Amino acid sequence: LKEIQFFKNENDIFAYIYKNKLNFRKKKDDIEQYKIDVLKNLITDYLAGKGINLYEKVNELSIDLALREKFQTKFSYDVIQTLLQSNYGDVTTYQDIGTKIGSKASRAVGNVLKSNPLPLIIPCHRVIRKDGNVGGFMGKSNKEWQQDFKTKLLQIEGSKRNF
DNA sequence: CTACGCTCAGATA
DNA sequence: TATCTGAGCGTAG
Repeated sequence: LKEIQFFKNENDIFAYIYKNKLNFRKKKDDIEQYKIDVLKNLITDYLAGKGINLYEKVNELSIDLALREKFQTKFSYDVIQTLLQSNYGDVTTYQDIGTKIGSKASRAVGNVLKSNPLPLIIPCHRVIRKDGNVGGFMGKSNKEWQQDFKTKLLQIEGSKRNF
């Protein structure tokens, strides 16, 4: 699985398809297609608040995330591994993640998460600022929309804090 | 080497 | 409380 993307509206979807020259006609074998269909349903269920642990499910489906290729430095790989150990509904902070891997670089942790190509599966929405603000999500443009999205994800998971 | 960021803690009003 | 400021440090270029 290469990446998961979210868009603000249809125009953004078309722009993305055009920009990356995506081709949906590429033929997939039955197993691949089956996994995609299942994952699609899982994500739908997840967004409906059914308590799905997506990372766990992806492993069960033997979908290869190629994390070593996506996160090549030790620091970024450690950040992701730490994050993947968090449970559904957990909330942690950038500083916590840093501390766990022996670094004070809370801001650098955010930099790694910014480039997360697998939101939802790699639950970067569970990482917020220590002062209680949600912090950023998926890059800097469309900031309000993305922060709203992050907040909604936390609400979907039923996080204990108020957002 | 430089610039930048999904940060943090401390200071100030 | 709200805003500002410098420290901090891994990454991309």
